[in-house]
Amino acid sequence: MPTLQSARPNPNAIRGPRGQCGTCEIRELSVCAALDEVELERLRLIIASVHVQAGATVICEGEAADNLFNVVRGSVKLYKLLPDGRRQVTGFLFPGDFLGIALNETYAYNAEAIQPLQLCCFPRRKLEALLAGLPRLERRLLGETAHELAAAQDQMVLLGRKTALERVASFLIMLSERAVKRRRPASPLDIPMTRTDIADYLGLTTETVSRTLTRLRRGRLIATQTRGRIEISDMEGLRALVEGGGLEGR
Amino acid sequence: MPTLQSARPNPNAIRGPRGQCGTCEIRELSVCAALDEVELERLRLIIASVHVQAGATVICEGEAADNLFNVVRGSVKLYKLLPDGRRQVTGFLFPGDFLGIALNETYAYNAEAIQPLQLCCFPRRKLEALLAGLPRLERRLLGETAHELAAAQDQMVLLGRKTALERVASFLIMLSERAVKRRRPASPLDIPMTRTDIADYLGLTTETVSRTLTRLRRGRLIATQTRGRIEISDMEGLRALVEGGGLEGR
DNA sequence: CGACACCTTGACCAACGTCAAATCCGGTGG
DNA sequence: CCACCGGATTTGACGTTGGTCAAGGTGTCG
Repeated sequence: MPTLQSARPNPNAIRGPRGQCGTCEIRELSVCAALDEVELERLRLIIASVHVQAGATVICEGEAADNLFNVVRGSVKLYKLLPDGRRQVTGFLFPGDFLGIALNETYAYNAEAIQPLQLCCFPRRKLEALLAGLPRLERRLLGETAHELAAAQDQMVLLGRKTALERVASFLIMLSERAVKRRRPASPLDIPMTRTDIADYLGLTTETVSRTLTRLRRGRLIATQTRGRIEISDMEGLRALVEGGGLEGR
Repeated sequence: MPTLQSARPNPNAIRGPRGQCGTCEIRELSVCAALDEVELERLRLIIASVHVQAGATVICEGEAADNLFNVVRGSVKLYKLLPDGRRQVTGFLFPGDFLGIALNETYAYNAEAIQPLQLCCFPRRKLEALLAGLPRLERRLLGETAHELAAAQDQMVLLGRKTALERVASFLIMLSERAVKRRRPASPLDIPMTRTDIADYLGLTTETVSRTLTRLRRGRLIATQTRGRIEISDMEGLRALVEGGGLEGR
C-alpha cells in the first residue's frame, strides 16, 4: 500500500468557489464542451474546485473511486507500481484532460501532480445520478474513454516494438501535438516531468533517455536553452525517425 | 492500405438466422447481459450472425468502422503494424468479448481470426440509433471500454517493466483466468495462437518465448502433452514469478 | 554560498535479439 | 499404414541494445 500524502485533496475541505464554469478556460477542451448552458448549470451544482501542490498524490491505486476530476491547470502523471517498486507511468494529463475514469469501485492507478494543480472535482455518486438526465455527457464520457484506449494501444506499440530513439522522438511529438491542442506553440516545448518520469513512461532508464536526447541534440533535431524546455528544431526529422528509419549519420 | 482478404465478412451477404439470442451461449458474458427480454428483442432485430474462417481478417485499421461485433465462438487477435512491418498484438478476444469499440469513424487496429469464428454483428448506425432508448446498453458499453482500458494499462506495465519470464508467466495466468471466466478449466489450457502471436503480444521474439516456456517446463511449473495445449502444474509458482522474484533455482 | 535534486556522461555488462540449424508434428498422398 | 512435405517450434552460438554502476556536472533554492 503506497504511503498517503498529507496534501491529499479533500473536496469537502479544500474547495474554491463554484459557478465559474461560464469563464472556465478549458471549457471547450473538456467533457463540459458536450453541454449547453442549461445542462452546464446542473453540473455546476455538484462540482468543486480543488488545488493540489506539486508532488502531491491526487488519487491512489486501490482506493475508493469517489471522485472524478477535470484538469484545469497544471499537469499530472499516472502510474502503476510492481510490488518490488518498478514503476510504469501510463500517461500524463494536461489541462482539459479527464482524470479518474474507473467504472469499478476503486482506482486502478496512482495520479500525482507534477506541477501545482487546479482540478475540477465531480463527486462520483452525484455525477452518476446526473448522468441519466444528461445523455450527451454520458456519450462524451464514452468517447473520452475510447480515446484513452486508443492512446493506450499506441503506447503498447511504443513499449513493445520501438527502439529507444523512436520512443523519445514519439514522446516529443506527442507533447508537441498535445500542446497545440491546448493552443500552445508546438515548439518551445515545456517539459514539466523529470527524466525519471519520462523513462518510466517510455519503458527506459533515465540514463538512456538522457543519452537519447543528447543524440537528438547532436543531430540538430532538438535544442535546449533552459532546463525543462526543449525546442524542436526539425519536426520533419523527428517524424521521419518515428515512421521511417534511424538517424542516418546525423 | 492493408490488403483486403477475400474472406472478409460482409454481414449483408453472410448472415445466419437472426433471433437466436434467447439460446445464445455467451448471453451472460456479453454486453447483452445488461438487457432484459423486451430490450433484447429490439436488439435482435438489427443483429446478424457472421462466420469467418481461421486466418481471415475481420477488421482492418483505417477502414470505416461500420460494424461492432461480439465474439460467439473462436478467438481473435488484435494488432497494429509499424510502417516497416514490426507488429504489436494489442489483445486477444475470446467468446463473450466485444470487438470494434471505436468511437471514431475508422477502426484503429486490425483484427484477425486465429480460429474459425462465429460473430454477432451490430451495424453501427442502427446500434447508435438504438442506444438512446437503451441506456443500460450504453452504460454497459462504457463499462466494457473502461475494462479494456484497465487491461491496456496492465499490459503497459508488462511491456515497459517486466522481464521475459514475468511476461510469459503473466500471459499464461491471464489465459487461465479468462478460461475460467468462460467456465472452462483453469489448467489444461488451450493456446490457439502461434508463438509469433504470443511474442508480438509480449514484446518479445518467438525464440525468447520458446526458450522461456522451456525454462518454465524445466522448472516444472508447466507441462505440455499436445501441441497448442499447456498444463499449468504449479499455479502458485507462476503467480510468485509474476509478483515476487525469479525462478530461484527451479 | 552550499546543499540537494536532477541531469549527463563513461565504462562495463547482461538480457534479449539475430541468425542458423535441427526437430517436431500434422496433414497429404501413395 | 507409412513416407514425405512444410510450417511451427526448439535449440544453439553469437551480437547488440539498452541497463547498471559510478562519477561528475548543473541549476535552484534556501
